[in-house]
Amino acid sequence: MVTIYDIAAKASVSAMTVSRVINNTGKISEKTRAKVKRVMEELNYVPNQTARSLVLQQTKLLFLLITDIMNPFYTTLARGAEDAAKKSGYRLLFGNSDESLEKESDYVTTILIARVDGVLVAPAGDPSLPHMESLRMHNVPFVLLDREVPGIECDIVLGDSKEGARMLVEHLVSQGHRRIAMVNGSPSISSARLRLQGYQDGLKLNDLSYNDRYVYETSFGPLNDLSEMEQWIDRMDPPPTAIVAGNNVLAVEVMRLLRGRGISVPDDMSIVCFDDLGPYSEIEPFLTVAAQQAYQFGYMGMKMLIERIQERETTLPWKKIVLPADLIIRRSVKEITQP
Amino acid sequence: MVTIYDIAAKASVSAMTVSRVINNTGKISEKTRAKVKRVMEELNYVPNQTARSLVLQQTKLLFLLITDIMNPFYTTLARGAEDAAKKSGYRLLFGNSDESLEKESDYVTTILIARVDGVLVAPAGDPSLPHMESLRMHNVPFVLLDREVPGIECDIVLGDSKEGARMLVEHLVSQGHRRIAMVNGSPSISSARLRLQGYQDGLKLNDLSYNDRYVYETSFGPLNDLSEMEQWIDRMDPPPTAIVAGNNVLAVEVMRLLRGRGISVPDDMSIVCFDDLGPYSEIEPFLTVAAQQAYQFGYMGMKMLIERIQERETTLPWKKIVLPADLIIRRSVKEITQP
DNA sequence: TATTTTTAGGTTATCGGTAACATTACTTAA
DNA sequence: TTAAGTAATGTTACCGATAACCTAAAAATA
Repeated sequence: MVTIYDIAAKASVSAMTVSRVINNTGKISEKTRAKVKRVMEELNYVPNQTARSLVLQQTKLLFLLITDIMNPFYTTLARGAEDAAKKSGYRLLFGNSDESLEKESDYVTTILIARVDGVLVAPAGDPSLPHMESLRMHNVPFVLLDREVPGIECDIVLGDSKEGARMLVEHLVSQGHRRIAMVNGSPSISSARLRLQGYQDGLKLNDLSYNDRYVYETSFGPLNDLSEMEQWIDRMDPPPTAIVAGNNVLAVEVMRLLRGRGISVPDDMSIVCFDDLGPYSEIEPFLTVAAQQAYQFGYMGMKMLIERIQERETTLPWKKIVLPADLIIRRSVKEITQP
Repeated sequence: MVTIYDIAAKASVSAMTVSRVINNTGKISEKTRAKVKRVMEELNYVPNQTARSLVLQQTKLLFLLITDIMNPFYTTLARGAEDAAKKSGYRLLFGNSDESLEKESDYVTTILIARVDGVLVAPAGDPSLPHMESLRMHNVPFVLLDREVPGIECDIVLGDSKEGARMLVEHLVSQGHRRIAMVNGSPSISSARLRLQGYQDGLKLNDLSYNDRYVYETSFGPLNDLSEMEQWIDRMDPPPTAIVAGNNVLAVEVMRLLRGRGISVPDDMSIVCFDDLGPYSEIEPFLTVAAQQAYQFGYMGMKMLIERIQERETTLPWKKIVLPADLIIRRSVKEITQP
């Protein structure tokens, strides 16, 4: 491996001079600089970031931990984060916790070992608290995405979940629906709780009563087993005419289940959900959604993180950004006239 | 930051003893081991991977470079790669070249700087050759995925593109189609070339003539501008009854275009393509596809890479794995009876 | 008991860079 | 002409870990 010393020897200068040329620091005569550069090219020199990180005590690596790599909300978010990171000269590592606390815990270890300069996390849920505390204890700056974790103070980018859910319900009501059910993520996730609240608010504002038999709480991730959801659907009597899904993945799961049972959407059941389906809503712009600004989640979160890292010394107040969701009306809701 | 020396001091042993405890090497009395471990826990010690990498000359980091992070083929592949990496105690970084040679070149630099132990690459195309040569020159083991790069010998995992395309054409023919067009990726990409050949083979086997006006070559990535494709569609006279798309993204783009022009699929036009749409084919299992074993691409590629790294000394012969594609028949092809 | 072997642990140098300080060679003003 | 200032470069120590070598004490063997 070519090192700074090989360059130094061949150019008949000291290693320090080479280092100065590489980093454009100190004073170097044009002649020396040219000579060193020529030798570096001749030998195809690439600086060893490992050695540099060791002495500089920074890796210029950031980490993005998401909960579902197949979910276009997160891949879009990842792109935003990546773009913002690159702009500031950081490189970005990804991790995928699959909504699992164990995997999340593994990644926190990885993060500490890799000595990354900062982390962007979509936490698995409230029980992620110890993981965040661990990052805090080890002095790793982090910014939360999409979900709050009660008990920890930090920078955070959130969507307006409550308002978005209310909007979805009100849209359904405007189309004549009165029996509206909800499939949601786990109540141990702050955004799921807020979406439930928004759903309840939407009902109340329209003088519809809330019935917890119409609510099914499961995981936001892909479901292996739909039988529980199936039982829930059967238990609702009278059946709802519409279902609000807490996110895009759940909407897809519900549709998969309904299709299996020969229930057609939107003719027999209307569906709306949080988050868009990325490029695949192009194929058939079907689902009516409360689209969150996924790219902005990543982009703004990353900018906050980098600012936090660069202002390590100063004690900035914690920042909180709340991004609104946009209602995109498509074809998954049927207008019904009162029976 | 807590270092091995802090532990050593507090446990009244040498740093080396601590290192031995951490790595389970050498001989250490149970008493000492327990004492050191206790101090490590007390101080929440996390080993500094940077320092370790410097001396061990390995980072235990691998890199996966894909060309489209929104494409479920690649996210599924990524998952396979991640699983295989984790099993062998490696961590995985991702990069996304967006089918762009410039971004790919950037990532190659990143890869060299980050001193990763090995790389899994889906190259942007034949012109990626210098990038691969650069990796080779710097002694970074790599495995290619999905696309060959003429001029470089290496381990590789490919799909059976020719056979898959032939299958798609034959399926269309079996449904009565005779005028079959193809939208494909750039001919500078090996898999695109093979898919074109497979398409031609499929036609020939059924005594259909090949007409290059029925073939449109563009990028495999998402298209910003559909106007060229639109002109192509208009130029075909008589118009085809079916289109074979070189991958899933192109299929989605074609459908987007057709929808915009009020042409309904499959009633007015049948569509088939390479690669499945991931979880989104659940929502409406619509597209008939030649599904590649995306997960296996990543999993097997990663296993080959790790073997290559671990057998660095031995000169293993280059390996080539070719994975077949499965025809999944859904609803995007209409059976037509001869007019 | 004396000698060899084994066990448990310590010392030192090193990985490839960079910060801080030191030195040399020119300029420039007095 | 000379002291002082500046520009250009070199020296040394260190970041945090580990490999290779070394040593003292205990255990095994003669």
